[in-house]
Amino acid sequence: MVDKEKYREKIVLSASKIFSRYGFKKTTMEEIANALNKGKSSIYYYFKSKEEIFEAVVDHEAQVLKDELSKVIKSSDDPELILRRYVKIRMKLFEKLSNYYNAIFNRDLDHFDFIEKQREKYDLMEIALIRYVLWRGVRSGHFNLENTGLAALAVQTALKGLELPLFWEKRSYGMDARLDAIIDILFYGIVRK
Amino acid sequence: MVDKEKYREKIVLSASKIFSRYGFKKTTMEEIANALNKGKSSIYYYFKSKEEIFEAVVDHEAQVLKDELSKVIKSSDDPELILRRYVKIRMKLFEKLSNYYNAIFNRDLDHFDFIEKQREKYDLMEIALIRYVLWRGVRSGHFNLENTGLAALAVQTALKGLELPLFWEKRSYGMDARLDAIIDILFYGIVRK
DNA sequence: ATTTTCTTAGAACTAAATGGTCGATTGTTC
DNA sequence: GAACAATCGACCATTTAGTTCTAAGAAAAT
Repeated sequence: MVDKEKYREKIVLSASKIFSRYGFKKTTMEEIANALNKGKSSIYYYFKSKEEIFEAVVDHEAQVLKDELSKVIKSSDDPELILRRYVKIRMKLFEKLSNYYNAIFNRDLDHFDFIEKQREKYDLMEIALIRYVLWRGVRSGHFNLENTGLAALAVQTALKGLELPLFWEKRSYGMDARLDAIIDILFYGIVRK
Repeated sequence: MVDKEKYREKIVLSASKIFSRYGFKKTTMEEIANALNKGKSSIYYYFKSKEEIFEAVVDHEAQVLKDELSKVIKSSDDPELILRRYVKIRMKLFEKLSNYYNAIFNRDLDHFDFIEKQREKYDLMEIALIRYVLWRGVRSGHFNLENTGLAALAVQTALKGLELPLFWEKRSYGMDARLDAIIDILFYGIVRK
C-alpha cells in the first residue's frame, strides 16, 4: 500500500468494532484479520502484538472522546449545562468501553498494568478538562470554588464511582433520568445561590 | 433445591443472556457457572453438555417467540396489519438471535446438525402460524389465495431470505423503513383489490 | 532483466483455555 | 448411619489462539 501508517489506522478502526463488541479477551487475532480479509499472521507486519493493537484502539477512542468533549465545551456558555453534557457523554463512552474493561477486570489483571498506564494518561487529561470547565464556571460566577484543581479531582473521583453501575447492570433504562438525579445531588454545593 | 427442573430453567434463563451476547462458541461453561455463583462442574449435574444447554435456550427462545406471535395474532382483525407486525417481531427476534447463529455459521457446522433439527422444528411451527394468519385473511376477504398451505410456505421462504441481511449488516438504521418497503413488495399480490 | 524491498500468508510452535469427568465432600431425609 | 441430593476441586485430553518463521509473490529500484 501507499502508507504503512495508513493501514495501521485501518486496522485500528476495524479492530475497534470487534473489541467493543466482544472485549479484549474474547476478540481473536483471526477475527481481526478476517475482518480485513487478511491472513492472521499478516497483522503482525503492522503491530507487534494483540495488546499493541488494543492500546492503539484505546488511544484512538480517547482521541475521539477528547474531540467530543472539546465540542461540548464550546457548545454553551452555561458551565452547569456544560458539566451535565460532559457527564452524559462520558457515560455514553463508558457504556461503549464497558466491554473492553469487563473483559479485563474479569480477574487476572496480572500483567495488565499497561491498562493502568493507559488509564492514568486518560485520568490526567480528564482532570485537566474538568478543571478547565470548573475554572470557566468560577470566572463567570456560576460556580463557587476555592481550588479548582482539587475540585476537579473530587469531581473526577465521583464520576469514576459512577462507572461501576454502568459496568455491572447493562443498560438500566431509567439511566438517563437517574444520571440527572445523581448529577443534581453531586453538584448541588457547587452552584452559587 | 426444591425442584431440579426449576433450577434447569434458572440456568437456561441465565445462560440465555450470555449466549445472546457472545454466541455459542465464545460463551464458556465457566461463565455460565459463575453467573449462577456455582462451580463449573455443578452445571453438569443439570445438563449433559454445553450443547444441551444451548438447545434448551433455543427452545425457550422459540417459546417466547411463539407467545409473542400469539399475542400479535390476537392484536387486530386486519390480517395485513397482523402480517406486518408479525414480520417486525420476527426480525426483532432474529436480530437477537444473530449472535447465536453467527457463532455457528462461522464455518465448522461440522456436527451441528442438531441446530438444523432445531431449525426444522421452528420452521414447521412458523409455517403453521403464517398459514393460520393467511387463512384468516382469506376468510375475511382481505387476501386472495387458492392454497394457504403453499402460500404460507412461500411467505416463510421469503422471510428466511430476509434474515441474511440482518446477520451480516448490524443494525442498519433504515432497517425499519426498508422492512416496510420489502413487505409492500413482497405481499403486493396478496391483498385483494 | 535482475536485484532489492515490501507485503502476505501458511505452517509450526507453545502456552493457555476449555469442555468434560470423577471422586470426595457436605448436607439432608428417613 | 445409610441413602440420596447437590456441589466442587483436581484433573485430563483436546482445542484454541497468540506469536514466530520462512518462503514466496508483488512492486520498486537499479
